[in-house]
Amino acid sequence: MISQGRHRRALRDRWNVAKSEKNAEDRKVVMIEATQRNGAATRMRILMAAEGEFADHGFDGATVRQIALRADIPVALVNYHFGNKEGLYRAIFEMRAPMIVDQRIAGLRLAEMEPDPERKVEMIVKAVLVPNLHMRSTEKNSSYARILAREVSDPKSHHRKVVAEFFDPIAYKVIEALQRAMPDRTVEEINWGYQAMLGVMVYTMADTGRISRLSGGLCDPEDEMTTSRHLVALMKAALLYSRVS
Amino acid sequence: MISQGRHRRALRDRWNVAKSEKNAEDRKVVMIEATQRNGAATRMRILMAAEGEFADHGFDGATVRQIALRADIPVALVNYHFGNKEGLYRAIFEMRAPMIVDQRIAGLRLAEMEPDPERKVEMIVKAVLVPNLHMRSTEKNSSYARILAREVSDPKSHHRKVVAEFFDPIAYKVIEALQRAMPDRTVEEINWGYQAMLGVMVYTMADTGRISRLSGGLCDPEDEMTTSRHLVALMKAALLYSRVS
DNA sequence: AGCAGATTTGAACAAGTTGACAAGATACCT
DNA sequence: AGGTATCTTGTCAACTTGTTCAAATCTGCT
Repeated sequence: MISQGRHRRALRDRWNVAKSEKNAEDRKVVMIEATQRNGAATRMRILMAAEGEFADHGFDGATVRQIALRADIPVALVNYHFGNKEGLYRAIFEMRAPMIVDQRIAGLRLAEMEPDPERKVEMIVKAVLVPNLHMRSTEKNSSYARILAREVSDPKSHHRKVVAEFFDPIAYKVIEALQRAMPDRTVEEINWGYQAMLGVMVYTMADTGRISRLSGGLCDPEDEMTTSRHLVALMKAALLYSRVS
Repeated sequence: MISQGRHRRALRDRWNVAKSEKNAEDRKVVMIEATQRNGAATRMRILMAAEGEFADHGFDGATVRQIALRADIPVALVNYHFGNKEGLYRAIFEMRAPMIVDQRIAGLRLAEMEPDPERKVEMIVKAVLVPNLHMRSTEKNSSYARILAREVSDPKSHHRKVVAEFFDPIAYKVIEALQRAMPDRTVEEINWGYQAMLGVMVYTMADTGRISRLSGGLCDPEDEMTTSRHLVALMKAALLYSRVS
């Protein structure tokens, strides 16, 4: 009871020291997955397992024990490497978010160079949708896509901060790009258009089989190419040809 | 251990008897919220509290104790009235789903009578979106909207089967209506269009403030009228004017 | 009034949860 | 080779979880 606070602080300190100790860390990264005993390697094993469990059961549904079991390591290692359950959760975003954000920024840069307005809008739509849909269909990252989908419908404070922290900046960039591409539209129209795009994307990424079931197997989110073509076409039309009555 | 099965059956039987005992039930409904001791009234109190808790924390995140606390009743009453946690969860859908489904069916009937193809599509879109968006903006039902959003991104819901049971039938009706309204489109196009519509709807319903934040307060899902106009316009354009490359 | 059944209550249970720790094992540097 | 910091391990205690129980209380009917 009395010592709980002290113990927690001690652990947190040890952990932070380990994190900031860049020298040792970097040295080990080069030999990742080499020896049996390697902090960076087990860290990654835990992250992968956690990603799967969080995707399948949500933050509250997933248990640290199940994650440890899946990673085939003792439970205590999770707490050693990530402090606590929430630290582990954030670590997943710190690992994955840059991947998506960088791809989107690259896509936006390409779109900026396109002179034709219609093509430009199409390229912006692609810049937003394609990176995520690709991730969805990739075996290893499909779990992260489902975690992301859960986030948007979760009002919990610590969860919300994660989304805001990692994805709000790129969101503003996309909205600005849309405004430049369609200067005749009101700011409301642009914003609702962006939200619609996000909604379609998240819904597709999070799908757990309903799309395929309802379409009699005709539509399959796993089929990245076909999914992208249909969704891009839909959202391009929505952005370009919608008129608010 | 040994008696667990028998006890559970006994409880379930008692519960079913209480449910089918329409005479007693009906008599009590008239005096709902009247006396301190009233099965139907406490049932409703628990349902309301549960709706809020499930919306805020998800199925796993919500605890029966917190629900009981919110409803200001002892914990055991939850299990008495609904059998178990999942029974309580399903009861929420049994209460809310018919409301939505009926409104959609009515909307589809109206659309079916419209001769102009473009207007027909618009009316189908409205039949799908408006009932849910209206529910979202109603104070009392806003929690249910978030529960619904969680459910579609939760693979465990597959196990709970509640979405399929309550909403697949009406989904098929909508898809068929779209097919009749746009006979030149492929089945894939129709299906992806429907999924996009659902995605936009669910995303907007589940929103926890991000839409307003990103738009600088300009777009507000609480404003049912404006939200509907924008989303309907977007999805109408998406369905009517999209061309897969 | 009195009975029977429905409802409520507080307490308890078993299973499973997180986070903690001390002791052991390993790798790296001087 | 020895010291030091990093990493691993098995085990533990404190706490929550969903669910159940037996007894108390109320309601409507005969």
